[in-house]
Amino acid sequence: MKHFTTIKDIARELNISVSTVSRALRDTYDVNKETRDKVLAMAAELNYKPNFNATGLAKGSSHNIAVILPFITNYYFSTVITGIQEVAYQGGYNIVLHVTNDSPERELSIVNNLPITSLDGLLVSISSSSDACNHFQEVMNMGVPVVFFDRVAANIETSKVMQDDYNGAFEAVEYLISCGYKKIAHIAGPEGLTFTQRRMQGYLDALKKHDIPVKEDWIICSGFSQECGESDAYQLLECADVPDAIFAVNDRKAIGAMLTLKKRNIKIGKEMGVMGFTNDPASTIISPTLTTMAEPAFDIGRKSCELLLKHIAKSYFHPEEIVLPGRLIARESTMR
Amino acid sequence: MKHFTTIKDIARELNISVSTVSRALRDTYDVNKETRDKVLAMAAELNYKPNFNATGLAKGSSHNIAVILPFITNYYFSTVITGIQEVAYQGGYNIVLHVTNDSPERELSIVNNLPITSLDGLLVSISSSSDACNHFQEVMNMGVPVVFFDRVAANIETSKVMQDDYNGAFEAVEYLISCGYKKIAHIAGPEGLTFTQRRMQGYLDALKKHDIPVKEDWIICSGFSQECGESDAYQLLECADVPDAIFAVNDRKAIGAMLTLKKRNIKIGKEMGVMGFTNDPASTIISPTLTTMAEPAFDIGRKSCELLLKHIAKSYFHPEEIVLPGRLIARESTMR
DNA sequence: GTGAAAGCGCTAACAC
DNA sequence: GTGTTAGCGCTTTCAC
Repeated sequence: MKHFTTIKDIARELNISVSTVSRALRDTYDVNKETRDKVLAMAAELNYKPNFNATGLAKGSSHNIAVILPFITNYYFSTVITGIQEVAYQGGYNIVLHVTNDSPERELSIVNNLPITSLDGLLVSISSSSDACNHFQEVMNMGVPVVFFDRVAANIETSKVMQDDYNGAFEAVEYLISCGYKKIAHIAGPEGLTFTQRRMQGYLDALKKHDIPVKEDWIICSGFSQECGESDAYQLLECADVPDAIFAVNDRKAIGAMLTLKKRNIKIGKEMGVMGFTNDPASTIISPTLTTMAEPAFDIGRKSCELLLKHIAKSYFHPEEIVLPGRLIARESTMR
Repeated sequence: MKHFTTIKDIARELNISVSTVSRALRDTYDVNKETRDKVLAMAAELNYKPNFNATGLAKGSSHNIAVILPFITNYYFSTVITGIQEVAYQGGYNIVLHVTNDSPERELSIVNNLPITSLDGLLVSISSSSDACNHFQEVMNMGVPVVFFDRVAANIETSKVMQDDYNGAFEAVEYLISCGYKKIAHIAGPEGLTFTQRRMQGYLDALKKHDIPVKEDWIICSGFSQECGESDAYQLLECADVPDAIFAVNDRKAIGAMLTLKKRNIKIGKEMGVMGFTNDPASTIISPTLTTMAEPAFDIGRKSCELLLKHIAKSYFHPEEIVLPGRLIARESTMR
């Protein structure tokens, strides 16, 4: 069982050599049009499917790219993957998915056990606390290109694709200020992640520009989940001086915070402004709807895959860093 | 560049034959313990990584399984994938992701272009209107096992994993009845999809059991999106006799319907009950929170992957149909 | 217990 | 323009 048609079968059937078949199938070199047509016809008739293992082995390249990321069960990442898929599919590449659950150990184990020899490249978004990214450097040293997206490794020189975290945050905070909020807190992501730091910096610089002093108590670093947002908000409400607006590192935390505010019967918008980052569909489901900085998730997926394919195509491709702008979407959570 | 350590390198280094290295590495046949240890040590030292293309070619099996599904950008499917990943990862399998965007053409094209020769099996959830599932039958005929989950192909004999759509719907509708709702509408999914039909049947039978006559106007079939839920609800509100409860085929449609009701200032729960199916996280974000039949998405992923691995392991594995129960979660949208 | 050699399906010189 | 042949890295008889 499980015998597939091979080029040998086609060759035998047509009384020609395998190399001619191979050439005809790939439409390369000069093959007599007649011969090629015959081959193609026979291939179709026998329902020939190329064996990627064999091709990969012979050419030293599979058509697989690995995607390694923390989660897929959220809007942002699943949309990025869809974008990646789109480009990969066009280019005839398969994407092999690896989910780290945001665990550095798991990430390390995945990378170390990667079938690196049958992988043309890697697309990765690192897990929260994997400060040590040597494992990716090693992969690159072996000649397998890596492109980072969203959560990028700061000290590895390769192409990276991300949203404009700094300016997005800056703009977001300026918007809150323009709405009249004066005591703006920031519930941030885990420390150590580049994009988290950038959003933080955008927040800080926006305050600075408008001569608003920074209050340590109003900056809380924790996880990315909705639950973290809820508890961060509780913590803010405990402050001696309670803020009048919250800028969250992402929508899920913003939503968590809103849930807390609603429980405490604090009027969102009027008494306390809330601003997110992502444009998760949930931001239009919650009431009041959430003002947010929309991230170009789909394009980040597309772009990073396009870059990876370029790296794969030419080994000397010069690394590029692409920064995609966000888009502020004003909704009810910042209406006073 | 891009030379990886091969078993040949190890053999040369140790002055033994490649076959011995191969045997030692796989810990099979009788290999002298000493020899094996030496091989293992050398493999580690040279950072040896097996070449899956070569293994696959020689053994006639890769370690890849393809996952084909309509979308990944929603809670249900992304959770299923996470479950699949979990099991695949344990078993040393890679998952190759294919997204059909719920387009039958795309699905067909994906399946026809599948690197079937370097795939050990398929895990699939069919697209809405792919009534013709011959392409999957063909794959199976070629000796590649296929397991369906959630959206299963009715007329293909192989293992299938799904939630208990019929009883879930039945129970959901009985619950609505027990809450005192008497005029229960159903906003359903596209016709022709098995699980949609089953939920519909559960709805019909529950009404029947309680001697509630079925009203054609109160049953609307459309897409799965939130937008469809919104417009379905508008349509229901147009009915001469407006229903007092809506049972939606999934949470997204239920949420869409709620948005419509809110726009029309209809008190959800009190004036009109709403019940969903899935337990999407959004169901706790919306206000009032949404009563729903929780689906065991993660377990569906796990189970279907486990079954597929069994099919792969033995070609004569007898097909199993696994039906996982749901769990009713009562929330505010059904409180009168 | 280990080695030699053939072969998995395909590609790529190298001949002709 | 086409055929011959070696080889990609690994597994697996078949000897010894």
